[in-house]
Amino acid sequence: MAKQQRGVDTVERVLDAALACFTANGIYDATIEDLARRAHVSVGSLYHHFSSRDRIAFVLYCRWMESLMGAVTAALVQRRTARAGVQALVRAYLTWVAEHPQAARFIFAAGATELADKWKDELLPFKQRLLAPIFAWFQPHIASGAVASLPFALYEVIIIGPAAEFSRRWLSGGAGLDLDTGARVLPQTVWRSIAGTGG
Amino acid sequence: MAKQQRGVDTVERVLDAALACFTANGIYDATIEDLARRAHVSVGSLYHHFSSRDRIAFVLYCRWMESLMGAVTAALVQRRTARAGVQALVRAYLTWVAEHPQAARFIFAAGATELADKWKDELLPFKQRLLAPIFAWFQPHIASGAVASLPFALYEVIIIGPAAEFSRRWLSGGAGLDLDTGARVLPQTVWRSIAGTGG
DNA sequence: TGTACATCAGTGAACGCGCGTTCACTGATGTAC
DNA sequence: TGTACATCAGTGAACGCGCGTTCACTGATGTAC
Repeated sequence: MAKQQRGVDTVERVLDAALACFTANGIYDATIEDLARRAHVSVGSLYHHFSSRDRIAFVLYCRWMESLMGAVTAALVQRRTARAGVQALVRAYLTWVAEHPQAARFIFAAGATELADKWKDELLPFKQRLLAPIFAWFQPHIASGAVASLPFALYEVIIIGPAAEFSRRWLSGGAGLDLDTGARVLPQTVWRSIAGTGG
Repeated sequence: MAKQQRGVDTVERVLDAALACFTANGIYDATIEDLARRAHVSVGSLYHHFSSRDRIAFVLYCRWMESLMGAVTAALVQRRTARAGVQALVRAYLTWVAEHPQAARFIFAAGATELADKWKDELLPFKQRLLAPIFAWFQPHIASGAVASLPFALYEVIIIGPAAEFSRRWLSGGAGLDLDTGARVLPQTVWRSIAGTGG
Protein backbone atom coordinates (compact mmCIF):
# COMPACT_ATOMS: atom_id res chain seq x y z
CA MET A 1 0.00 0.00 0.00
CA ALA A 2 1.46 3.27 -1.12
CA LYS A 3 1.67 6.53 0.80
CA GLN A 4 -1.67 8.28 0.89
CA GLN A 5 -2.38 11.75 -0.36
CA ARG A 6 -3.62 13.03 2.97
CA GLY A 7 -0.31 11.94 4.48
CA VAL A 8 1.51 14.09 1.96
CA ASP A 9 -0.77 17.00 2.79
CA THR A 10 -0.10 16.60 6.48
CA VAL A 11 3.64 16.69 5.91
CA GLU A 12 3.18 19.91 3.96
CA ARG A 13 1.11 21.49 6.69
CA VAL A 14 3.62 20.49 9.34
CA LEU A 15 6.51 21.96 7.39
CA ASP A 16 4.64 25.20 6.77
CA ALA A 17 3.77 25.43 10.45
CA ALA A 18 7.35 24.64 11.38
CA LEU A 19 8.67 27.53 9.34
CA ALA A 20 6.24 29.89 11.02
CA CYS A 21 7.01 28.63 14.53
CA PHE A 22 10.76 28.42 14.08
CA THR A 23 11.01 31.98 12.82
CA ALA A 24 8.54 33.34 15.35
CA ASN A 25 9.90 31.69 18.49
CA GLY A 26 13.36 30.59 17.46
CA ILE A 27 14.40 27.16 16.28
CA TYR A 28 15.05 25.93 19.80
CA ASP A 29 12.24 27.66 21.63
CA ALA A 30 9.44 26.51 19.35
CA THR A 31 7.91 23.37 20.85
CA ILE A 32 6.43 20.30 19.25
CA GLU A 33 3.02 21.32 20.54
CA ASP A 34 3.40 24.74 18.95
CA LEU A 35 3.98 23.02 15.61
CA ALA A 36 1.14 20.55 16.09
CA ARG A 37 -1.32 23.26 17.05
CA ARG A 38 -0.36 25.49 14.15
CA ALA A 39 -0.49 22.61 11.67
CA HIS A 40 -3.85 21.37 13.02
CA VAL A 41 -2.32 17.99 13.58
CA SER A 42 -2.02 15.87 16.67
CA VAL A 43 1.39 15.35 18.23
CA GLY A 44 1.15 11.66 17.52
CA SER A 45 0.43 12.21 13.88
CA LEU A 46 3.40 14.48 13.67
CA TYR A 47 5.62 11.69 14.97
CA HIS A 48 4.04 9.33 12.50
CA HIS A 49 5.62 11.36 9.71
CA PHE A 50 8.85 12.62 11.27
CA SER A 51 11.23 10.63 13.39
CA SER A 52 12.12 13.54 15.65
CA ARG A 53 11.92 17.25 16.18
CA ASP A 54 15.37 17.78 14.69
CA ARG A 55 14.35 15.86 11.63
CA ILE A 56 11.59 18.35 10.92
CA ALA A 57 14.07 21.19 11.00
CA PHE A 58 16.42 19.31 8.71
CA VAL A 59 13.79 18.48 6.12
CA LEU A 60 12.60 22.07 6.23
CA TYR A 61 16.15 23.27 5.67
CA CYS A 62 16.57 21.04 2.62
CA ARG A 63 13.29 22.08 1.14
CA TRP A 64 14.03 25.78 1.28
CA MET A 65 17.63 25.42 0.31
CA GLU A 66 16.42 23.67 -2.81
CA SER A 67 14.07 26.56 -3.50
CA LEU A 68 16.84 29.13 -3.12
CA MET A 69 19.33 27.26 -5.26
CA GLY A 70 16.64 26.59 -7.82
CA ALA A 71 15.89 30.29 -8.15
CA VAL A 72 19.55 31.18 -8.42
CA THR A 73 20.24 28.46 -10.97
CA ALA A 74 17.24 29.40 -13.08
CA ALA A 75 18.44 32.99 -13.29
CA LEU A 76 21.94 31.89 -14.15
CA VAL A 77 21.34 29.42 -16.94
CA GLN A 78 19.41 31.81 -19.12
CA ARG A 79 22.39 34.17 -19.47
CA ARG A 80 25.12 33.85 -21.98
CA THR A 81 27.91 36.11 -20.81
CA ALA A 82 29.83 35.68 -17.58
CA ARG A 83 29.02 39.20 -16.51
CA ALA A 84 25.28 38.86 -17.06
CA GLY A 85 25.27 35.50 -15.31
CA VAL A 86 27.12 36.61 -12.21
CA GLN A 87 25.02 39.71 -11.84
CA ALA A 88 21.80 37.78 -12.39
CA LEU A 89 22.87 35.25 -9.80
CA VAL A 90 23.43 37.87 -7.13
CA ARG A 91 20.22 39.63 -8.02
CA ALA A 92 18.25 36.39 -7.93
CA TYR A 93 19.65 35.59 -4.49
CA LEU A 94 18.52 38.92 -3.10
CA THR A 95 15.15 38.69 -4.81
CA TRP A 96 14.54 35.28 -3.35
CA VAL A 97 15.36 36.56 0.12
CA ALA A 98 12.94 39.44 -0.38
CA GLU A 99 10.22 37.04 -1.47
CA HIS A 100 10.82 34.47 1.25
CA PRO A 101 12.08 36.40 4.26
CA GLN A 102 10.89 33.76 6.72
CA ALA A 103 12.55 30.96 4.84
CA ALA A 104 15.73 32.99 4.49
CA ARG A 105 15.76 33.74 8.19
CA PHE A 106 15.34 30.08 8.92
CA ILE A 107 18.06 28.95 6.54
CA PHE A 108 20.57 31.33 8.09
CA ALA A 109 19.63 30.32 11.60
CA ALA A 110 19.63 26.60 10.86
CA GLY A 111 22.93 26.83 9.03
CA ALA A 112 24.64 27.98 12.22
CA THR A 113 23.31 24.98 14.12
CA GLU A 114 24.45 21.43 14.76
CA LEU A 115 21.79 20.24 12.34
CA ALA A 116 24.23 20.22 9.45
CA ASP A 117 26.60 18.04 11.43
CA LYS A 118 23.95 15.59 12.51
CA TRP A 119 22.66 14.79 9.04
CA LYS A 120 25.71 15.49 6.98
CA ASP A 121 25.63 12.12 5.24
CA GLU A 122 22.42 13.23 3.65
CA LEU A 123 23.23 16.90 3.38
CA LEU A 124 26.51 16.84 1.50
CA PRO A 125 25.33 14.88 -1.54
CA PHE A 126 22.19 16.98 -1.54
CA LYS A 127 24.14 20.23 -1.70
CA GLN A 128 26.44 18.73 -4.27
CA ARG A 129 23.48 18.05 -6.49
CA LEU A 130 22.21 21.61 -6.12
CA LEU A 131 25.59 23.15 -6.87
CA ALA A 132 26.48 21.00 -9.86
CA PRO A 133 24.63 22.97 -12.55
CA ILE A 134 26.06 26.22 -11.22
CA PHE A 135 29.61 25.00 -11.43
CA ALA A 136 28.92 23.57 -14.86
CA TRP A 137 27.73 26.95 -16.05
CA PHE A 138 30.86 28.69 -14.79
CA GLN A 139 33.40 26.25 -16.17
CA PRO A 140 33.60 27.56 -19.76
CA HIS A 141 33.74 31.18 -18.58
CA ILE A 142 36.66 30.38 -16.33
CA ALA A 143 38.35 28.51 -19.15
CA SER A 144 37.90 31.43 -21.52
CA GLY A 145 39.31 33.90 -19.01
CA ALA A 146 36.08 35.89 -18.70
CA VAL A 147 36.05 34.96 -15.05
CA ALA A 148 39.31 35.16 -13.12
CA SER A 149 40.91 31.83 -12.41
CA LEU A 150 40.80 31.22 -8.66
CA PRO A 151 41.00 28.29 -6.30
CA PHE A 152 37.74 26.55 -6.93
CA ALA A 153 36.24 26.74 -3.47
CA LEU A 154 36.56 30.51 -3.42
CA TYR A 155 34.07 31.28 -6.16
CA GLU A 156 31.13 30.45 -3.96
CA VAL A 157 32.55 32.52 -1.13
CA ILE A 158 33.19 35.57 -3.26
CA ILE A 159 29.92 35.53 -5.15
CA ILE A 160 27.57 34.49 -2.37
CA GLY A 161 29.41 36.17 0.50
CA PRO A 162 28.29 39.76 0.03
CA ALA A 163 24.73 38.78 -0.88
CA ALA A 164 24.47 36.50 2.13
CA GLU A 165 25.93 39.05 4.51
CA PHE A 166 23.63 41.70 3.13
CA SER A 167 20.64 39.40 3.56
CA ARG A 168 21.48 38.50 7.12
CA ARG A 169 21.67 42.14 8.09
CA TRP A 170 18.63 43.16 6.14
CA LEU A 171 16.57 40.39 7.73
CA SER A 172 17.58 41.44 11.20
CA GLY A 173 16.56 44.99 10.46
CA GLY A 174 19.99 46.48 9.91
CA ALA A 175 19.83 50.25 9.70
CA GLY A 176 20.25 51.85 6.33
CA LEU A 177 19.89 48.69 4.27
CA ASP A 178 17.25 48.58 1.63
CA LEU A 179 16.89 45.76 -0.81
CA ASP A 180 16.60 47.77 -3.99
CA THR A 181 19.87 49.46 -3.28
CA GLY A 182 21.54 46.17 -2.52
CA ALA A 183 20.17 44.60 -5.67
CA ARG A 184 21.52 47.52 -7.68
CA VAL A 185 24.99 47.81 -6.15
CA LEU A 186 26.05 44.30 -5.17
CA PRO A 187 25.84 42.63 -8.58
CA GLN A 188 28.27 45.25 -9.86
CA THR A 189 30.76 45.04 -7.04
CA VAL A 190 30.72 41.26 -7.07
CA TRP A 191 31.32 41.21 -10.80
CA ARG A 192 34.24 43.62 -10.45
CA SER A 193 35.82 41.40 -7.84
CA ILE A 194 35.70 38.32 -9.99
CA ALA A 195 35.97 39.53 -13.58
CA GLY A 196 38.86 38.15 -15.58
CA THR A 197 40.90 39.93 -18.21
CA GLY A 198 40.02 37.71 -21.17
CA GLY A 199 36.72 36.36 -22.42
CA MET B 1 32.91 47.38 49.47
CA ALA B 2 34.23 46.98 45.98
CA LYS B 3 34.21 43.91 43.80
CA GLN B 4 36.84 41.44 44.88
CA GLN B 5 39.59 40.08 42.71
CA ARG B 6 38.56 36.47 43.12
CA GLY B 7 35.14 37.44 41.82
CA VAL B 8 36.75 38.80 38.69
CA ASP B 9 38.75 35.62 38.32
CA THR B 10 35.63 33.51 38.63
CA VAL B 11 33.89 35.47 35.93
CA GLU B 12 36.88 34.86 33.67
CA ARG B 13 36.88 31.16 34.38
CA VAL B 14 33.16 30.91 33.69
CA LEU B 15 33.46 32.72 30.38
CA ASP B 16 36.37 30.55 29.29
CA ALA B 17 34.45 27.43 30.24
CA ALA B 18 31.38 28.75 28.46
CA LEU B 19 33.26 29.15 25.22
CA ALA B 20 34.54 25.60 25.46
CA CYS B 21 31.13 24.15 26.32
CA PHE B 22 29.17 26.18 23.82
CA THR B 23 31.42 25.20 20.95
CA ALA B 24 31.69 21.57 22.05
CA ASN B 25 28.01 20.86 22.73
CA GLY B 26 26.25 23.69 20.97
CA ILE B 27 24.97 26.90 22.51
CA TYR B 28 21.64 25.36 23.43
CA ASP B 29 22.76 21.90 24.39
CA ALA B 30 25.46 22.94 26.82
CA THR B 31 23.99 22.96 30.31
CA ILE B 32 24.61 25.18 33.27
CA GLU B 33 26.17 22.24 35.09
CA ASP B 34 28.50 21.62 32.18
CA LEU B 35 29.72 25.20 32.52
CA ALA B 36 29.97 25.03 36.30
CA ARG B 37 31.93 21.78 36.23
CA ARG B 38 34.32 23.01 33.58
CA ALA B 39 34.86 26.32 35.35
CA HIS B 40 35.37 24.61 38.74
CA VAL B 41 32.62 26.76 40.17
CA SER B 42 29.39 25.86 41.89
CA VAL B 43 26.12 26.50 40.12
CA GLY B 44 25.15 28.96 42.82
CA SER B 45 28.33 30.92 42.41
CA LEU B 46 27.72 31.09 38.72
CA TYR B 47 24.34 32.67 39.37
CA HIS B 48 25.94 35.07 41.79
CA HIS B 49 27.82 36.60 38.86
CA PHE B 50 25.42 36.16 35.97
CA SER B 51 21.71 36.79 36.04
CA SER B 52 20.88 33.96 33.67
CA ARG B 53 22.21 31.41 31.24
CA ASP B 54 21.49 33.66 28.27
CA ARG B 55 23.37 36.46 29.91
CA ILE B 56 26.54 34.40 29.94
CA ALA B 57 26.26 33.83 26.22
CA PHE B 58 25.66 37.50 25.61
CA VAL B 59 28.63 38.68 27.66
CA LEU B 60 30.78 36.08 25.93
CA TYR B 61 29.61 37.33 22.57
CA CYS B 62 30.51 40.92 23.42
CA ARG B 63 33.89 39.98 24.74
CA TRP B 64 34.96 38.13 21.61
CA MET B 65 33.37 40.56 19.25
CA GLU B 66 35.46 43.23 20.88
CA SER B 67 38.56 41.12 20.36
CA LEU B 68 37.80 40.61 16.68
CA MET B 69 37.01 44.21 15.99
CA GLY B 70 40.06 45.27 17.95
CA ALA B 71 42.32 43.11 15.80
CA VAL B 72 40.76 44.38 12.62
CA THR B 73 40.94 48.00 13.70
CA ALA B 74 44.55 47.69 14.80
CA ALA B 75 45.53 46.37 11.40
CA LEU B 76 43.60 49.07 9.63
CA VAL B 77 44.81 52.18 11.40
CA GLN B 78 48.46 51.57 10.73
CA ARG B 79 47.97 51.76 6.95
CA ARG B 80 47.97 54.92 4.96
CA THR B 81 46.52 54.02 1.60
CA ALA B 82 43.00 52.79 1.02
CA ARG B 83 44.23 49.70 -0.77
CA ALA B 84 46.65 48.70 1.97
CA GLY B 85 43.99 49.34 4.60
CA VAL B 86 41.26 47.30 2.99
CA GLN B 87 43.56 44.40 2.29
CA ALA B 88 45.00 44.49 5.80
CA LEU B 89 41.50 44.51 7.23
CA VAL B 90 40.45 41.40 5.36
CA ARG B 91 43.71 39.67 6.19
CA ALA B 92 43.40 40.57 9.88
CA TYR B 93 39.88 39.17 9.96
CA LEU B 94 41.01 35.84 8.58
CA THR B 95 44.04 35.75 10.83
CA TRP B 96 41.92 36.36 13.87
CA VAL B 97 39.60 33.51 12.90
CA ALA B 98 42.59 31.23 12.45
CA GLU B 99 43.93 32.19 15.87
CA HIS B 100 40.59 31.95 17.67
CA PRO B 101 38.60 29.28 15.85
CA GLN B 102 36.48 28.47 18.91
CA ALA B 103 35.59 32.09 19.47
CA ALA B 104 34.85 32.56 15.78
CA ARG B 105 32.60 29.54 15.74
CA PHE B 106 30.78 30.89 18.75
CA ILE B 107 30.34 34.36 17.32
CA PHE B 108 28.84 33.02 14.12
CA ALA B 109 26.54 30.69 15.99
CA ALA B 110 25.45 33.28 18.53
CA GLY B 111 24.89 35.88 15.85
CA ALA B 112 22.18 33.71 14.29
CA THR B 113 20.36 33.46 17.61
CA GLU B 114 17.72 35.47 19.42
CA LEU B 115 20.43 36.71 21.76
CA ALA B 116 20.99 39.80 19.67
CA ASP B 117 17.31 40.65 19.89
CA LYS B 118 17.06 40.12 23.60
CA TRP B 119 19.84 42.47 24.58
CA LYS B 120 19.80 44.84 21.67
CA ASP B 121 19.60 47.93 23.88
CA GLU B 122 23.05 47.05 25.08
CA LEU B 123 24.33 45.55 21.87
CA LEU B 124 23.69 48.33 19.39
CA PRO B 125 25.64 51.08 21.16
CA PHE B 126 28.36 48.56 21.83
CA LYS B 127 28.72 47.67 18.16
CA GLN B 128 28.52 51.34 17.26
CA ARG B 129 31.48 52.03 19.49
CA LEU B 130 33.49 49.24 17.89
CA LEU B 131 32.71 50.34 14.36
CA ALA B 132 33.31 54.06 14.85
CA PRO B 133 37.10 54.06 14.35
CA ILE B 134 36.75 51.92 11.24
CA PHE B 135 34.29 54.27 9.62
CA ALA B 136 36.45 57.23 10.64
CA TRP B 137 39.42 55.68 8.88
CA PHE B 138 37.47 55.13 5.67
CA GLN B 139 35.88 58.55 5.46
CA PRO B 140 38.80 60.46 3.88
CA HIS B 141 39.44 57.68 1.39
CA ILE B 142 35.86 57.78 0.25
CA ALA B 143 36.02 61.54 0.00
CA SER B 144 39.17 61.41 -2.10
CA GLY B 145 37.70 58.86 -4.47
CA ALA B 146 40.21 56.14 -3.61
CA VAL B 147 37.31 54.06 -2.41
CA ALA B 148 34.16 53.98 -4.52
CA SER B 149 31.29 56.02 -3.16
CA LEU B 150 28.53 53.65 -2.12
CA PRO B 151 25.53 53.70 0.16
CA PHE B 152 27.12 53.69 3.55
CA ALA B 153 25.70 50.50 4.93
CA LEU B 154 27.08 48.49 2.04
CA TYR B 155 30.76 48.95 2.85
CA GLU B 156 30.59 46.59 5.75
CA VAL B 157 28.70 44.03 3.70
CA ILE B 158 31.11 44.11 0.80
CA ILE B 159 34.30 44.09 2.82
CA ILE B 160 33.32 41.67 5.57
CA GLY B 161 30.97 39.49 3.53
CA PRO B 162 33.51 37.34 1.68
CA ALA B 163 35.78 37.01 4.70
CA ALA B 164 32.88 36.02 6.94
CA GLU B 165 31.48 33.55 4.44
CA PHE B 166 34.91 32.06 3.96
CA SER B 167 35.38 31.75 7.71
CA ARG B 168 32.03 30.07 8.29
CA ARG B 169 32.82 27.45 5.71
CA TRP B 170 36.37 26.97 6.80
CA LEU B 171 35.29 26.49 10.41
CA SER B 172 32.76 23.87 9.46
CA GLY B 173 35.39 21.97 7.55
CA GLY B 174 34.43 23.02 4.05
CA ALA B 175 36.25 21.00 1.44
CA GLY B 176 39.04 22.67 -0.46
CA LEU B 177 39.30 25.74 1.74
CA ASP B 178 42.62 26.55 3.25
CA LEU B 179 43.30 29.69 5.15
CA ASP B 180 46.54 30.70 3.48
CA THR B 181 44.87 30.66 0.12
CA GLY B 182 41.96 32.67 1.42
CA ALA B 183 44.26 35.20 3.02
CA ARG B 184 46.10 35.59 -0.27
CA VAL B 185 43.15 35.82 -2.63
CA LEU B 186 40.34 37.53 -0.74
CA PRO B 187 42.12 40.80 0.10
CA GLN B 188 42.69 41.28 -3.61
CA THR B 189 39.20 40.46 -4.78
CA VAL B 190 37.63 42.59 -2.07
CA TRP B 191 39.82 45.50 -2.99
CA ARG B 192 38.92 45.17 -6.66
CA SER B 193 35.24 45.23 -5.81
CA ILE B 194 35.46 48.42 -3.85
CA ALA B 195 38.32 50.41 -5.37
CA GLY B 196 37.41 53.85 -6.68
CA THR B 197 38.77 55.61 -9.72
CA GLY B 198 40.39 58.57 -7.95
CA GLY B 199 42.66 58.83 -4.93
C1' DT C 1 46.61 46.14 66.30
C1' DG C 2 42.20 44.54 67.20
C1' DT C 3 37.26 43.88 67.05
C1' DA C 4 32.64 44.36 65.02
C1' DC C 5 30.15 44.70 61.07
C1' DA C 6 28.82 44.86 56.15
C1' DT C 7 29.19 43.18 51.81
C1' DC C 8 31.00 40.04 48.47
C1' DA C 9 31.77 35.25 47.06
C1' DG C 10 30.72 30.55 47.03
C1' DT C 11 27.92 26.13 48.02
C1' DG C 12 24.90 22.31 46.44
C1' DA C 13 20.60 20.17 47.46
C1' DA C 14 15.87 20.82 46.22
C1' DC C 15 12.29 22.53 43.35
C1' DG C 16 9.31 22.74 39.66
C1' DC C 17 8.03 22.73 35.29
C1' DG C 18 8.24 22.25 30.52
C1' DC C 19 8.80 19.50 26.65
C1' DG C 20 10.15 15.54 23.52
C1' DT C 21 8.73 11.09 22.87
C1' DT C 22 5.94 6.92 23.38
C1' DC C 23 2.04 3.95 23.14
C1' DA C 24 -2.26 1.60 22.83
C1' DC C 25 -5.83 2.62 20.36
C1' DT C 26 -9.44 4.22 16.63
C1' DG C 27 -10.40 5.47 11.96
C1' DA C 28 -9.49 5.71 6.87
C1' DT C 29 -7.86 4.03 2.58
C1' DG C 30 -6.34 0.93 -0.56
C1' DT C 31 -5.74 -4.18 -2.34
C1' DA C 32 -6.92 -9.15 -3.23
C1' DC C 33 -10.11 -12.39 -4.64
C1' DT D 1 -20.02 -5.36 -6.40
C1' DG D 2 -18.79 -6.98 -2.09
C1' DT D 3 -16.15 -8.60 1.80
C1' DA D 4 -11.86 -9.46 4.38
C1' DC D 5 -7.55 -7.87 5.34
C1' DA D 6 -3.33 -5.08 5.52
C1' DT D 7 -1.25 -0.88 5.89
C1' DC D 8 -1.37 4.02 6.39
C1' DA D 9 -2.90 7.99 9.08
C1' DG D 10 -4.29 10.18 13.12
C1' DT D 11 -5.25 10.74 18.34
C1' DG D 12 -4.04 12.67 22.93
C1' DA D 13 -3.14 11.31 27.55
C1' DA D 14 0.74 9.79 30.18
C1' DC D 15 5.53 9.35 31.03
C1' DG D 16 9.90 10.58 32.43
C1' DC D 17 13.65 13.13 32.71
C1' DG D 18 16.63 16.90 32.24
C1' DC D 19 17.80 21.40 33.28
C1' DG D 20 17.47 26.40 34.71
C1' DT D 21 16.82 28.73 38.77
C1' DT D 22 16.30 29.47 43.75
C1' DC D 23 17.46 29.62 48.50
C1' DA D 24 19.17 29.30 53.08
C1' DC D 25 23.40 28.93 54.45
C1' DT D 26 28.76 29.16 55.30
C1' DG D 27 33.05 31.36 54.41
C1' DA D 28 36.16 35.25 52.92
C1' DT D 29 37.44 39.95 52.39
C1' DG D 30 37.35 44.53 53.14
C1' DT D 31 36.04 48.89 56.15
C1' DA D 32 35.18 51.74 60.41
C1' DC D 33 36.62 53.21 64.74
